[in-house]
Amino acid sequence: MILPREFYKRDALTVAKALLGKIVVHETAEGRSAGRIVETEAYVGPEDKASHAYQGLRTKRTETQFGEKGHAYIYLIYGLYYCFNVVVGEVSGKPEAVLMRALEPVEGIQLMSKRRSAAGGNVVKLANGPGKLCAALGISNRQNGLDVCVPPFFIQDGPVVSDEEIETATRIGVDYADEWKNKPWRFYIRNCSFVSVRNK
DNA sequence: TGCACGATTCTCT
DNA sequence: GAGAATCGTGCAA
Repeated sequence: MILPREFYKRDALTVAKALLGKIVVHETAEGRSAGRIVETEAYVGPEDKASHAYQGLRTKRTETQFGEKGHAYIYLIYGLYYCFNVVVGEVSGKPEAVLMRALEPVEGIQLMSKRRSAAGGNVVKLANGPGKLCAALGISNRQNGLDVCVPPFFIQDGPVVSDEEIETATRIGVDYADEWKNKPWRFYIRNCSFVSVRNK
């Protein structure tokens, strides 16, 4: 079952944890591919300096973060890779988002391998990083702003993940964010070999 | 109009 | 473990 829009209308930290174990599905002309979310990060703008929407910065790029909850916020990073976020939050118009950092491939693995030739056929390396995850699912800026509550690009319910299985850590790649970089706003499933390796 | 840089990944040593 | 690849964005000029 596809997660309802209400699911995203909660604060970013809550949704980031709740998304663990859910399934991201992308249906394309090439076929269907899907993965279980095993790692996320919360971005609580506009007070979060690590967020692109820090201080309410509203531009062409961040526009979708201010839009309706449950839509995809996808952007290009380092001119090479895409990162996939979902717009969330209790307050309408407040730019909160959850970044998907890693997936466990569950469907269309062959197709994912084809898109991620660098993984060398290693399933673990197919989507254990934000840029990899997008490449594996065939996500690019064309999917930016899409509603993830309806096909062909959506998130559906998955096996329940108990609190004991959820590990908390600091976010990655945001050293420039002063005090915000130390916030324990990264969540992942304990003992899961599919989470991105880097730590601290 | 121009310029520096990033919510990263891959390859080679 | 270091360095390159690569381009849209944000801000200065």
